[in-house]
Amino acid sequence: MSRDRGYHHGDLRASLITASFELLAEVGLRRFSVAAVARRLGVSSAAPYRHFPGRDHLLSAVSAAAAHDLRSAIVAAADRAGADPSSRLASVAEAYFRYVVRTGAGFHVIYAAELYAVPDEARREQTRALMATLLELASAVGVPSHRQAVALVEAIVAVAHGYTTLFAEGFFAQGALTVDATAARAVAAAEALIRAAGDR
Amino acid sequence: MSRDRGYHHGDLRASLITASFELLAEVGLRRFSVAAVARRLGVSSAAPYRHFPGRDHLLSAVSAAAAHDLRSAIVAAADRAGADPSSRLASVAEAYFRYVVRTGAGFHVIYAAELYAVPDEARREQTRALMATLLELASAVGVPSHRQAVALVEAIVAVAHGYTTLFAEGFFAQGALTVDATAARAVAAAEALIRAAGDR
DNA sequence: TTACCAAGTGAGAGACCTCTTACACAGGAG
DNA sequence: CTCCTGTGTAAGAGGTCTCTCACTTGGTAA
Repeated sequence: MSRDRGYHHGDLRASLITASFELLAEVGLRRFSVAAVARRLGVSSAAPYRHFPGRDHLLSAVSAAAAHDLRSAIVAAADRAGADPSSRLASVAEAYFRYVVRTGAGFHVIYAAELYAVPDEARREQTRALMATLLELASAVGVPSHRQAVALVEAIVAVAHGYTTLFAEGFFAQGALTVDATAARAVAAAEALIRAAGDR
Repeated sequence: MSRDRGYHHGDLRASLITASFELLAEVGLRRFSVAAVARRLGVSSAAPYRHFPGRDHLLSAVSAAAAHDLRSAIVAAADRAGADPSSRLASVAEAYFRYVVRTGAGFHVIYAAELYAVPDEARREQTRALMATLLELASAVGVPSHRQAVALVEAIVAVAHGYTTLFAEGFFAQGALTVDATAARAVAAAEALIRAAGDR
């Protein structure tokens, strides 16, 4: 991390992951490349391959880090939301939206289909923990069965992800909606889904 | 379209668009390339450039076609859904989901941010018509204001798109949910959002 | 001090892409 | 019949990417 680094970087592995987040936020998954990350860090394009066997393995590590950070953001948001289980669960939508707008690393990165081929225990563990946290928040609102808690999580994640994508792609009349306004919409939609799961 | 085509293809422009749909459905936007579309049609990689100035213009034409087809699918689904305005609007979620699963061309293609740089009146017209149709369906459920109809459309599109992405990326426990089951979930979520917009 | 090893480097192979250029062909208008 | 125009081709320039290979560097341990 030192500006006057010598021949050795010091902690390239971690730097690759954080630089990958920056790149994702700026250009999206579509234009993400290992070479660009290396350029950004001022190392040779071969350097990343000392730490990751290939592009997908780097992305898998990013996925694991994103799952971890997102989980933290969700836990923090839930705690800010107070004690009411519905508010806590609804806050997931806002946390997700803000996290992805900031980092570009949403469920399309965390659960990217192409990463399923990469064996990565760390990633699996982080996604498992993330899902467990979501399920916990959903169960707390008092749905009768585990299956319904899962379905509720999926619904909330879907709506949060949907608002996030539409925001990013400029669907909302070319930026007529601010980040805050869109976050509020996402939360309102999540609340509606939670209420619907309750009345049944 | 004739198998034994001679030197000239016949209707390459239209074929490029339909072949692009196939490619999108198979490999996704990330791996879409003009060269691959040309290969698929058995023409040289230069041929598409007789009809489109560049990759983005071809994608813009695909976007226009997708907006048109999606609108047709939505209208058809609404008519199948009967006369109840809420059912008609909710059917949008199912139509969207099924259309994108089938074609790979969803709002992330139709409203892709990178296409905003391409001047394409046909595309603008198709997206306008699509949005108008959606707004009509939303207005019919009796929301008090235009603004709220817009917000309701956005919410339904968001949830439909969210379910679609999660389904495509394998978020639902590696395919534990079928297409039909997921479509049903999307419709149920849309119904919840419509009900929430009504109680207010 | 030496010798080792993890983690860099530069060069480049091989693949693929977008897009350009010069040329070839076919069908229709004159 | 001839020429024009539209639409195809072959070839390739110029770019980027992933990943490999032989080599270098500098900190650590014997």
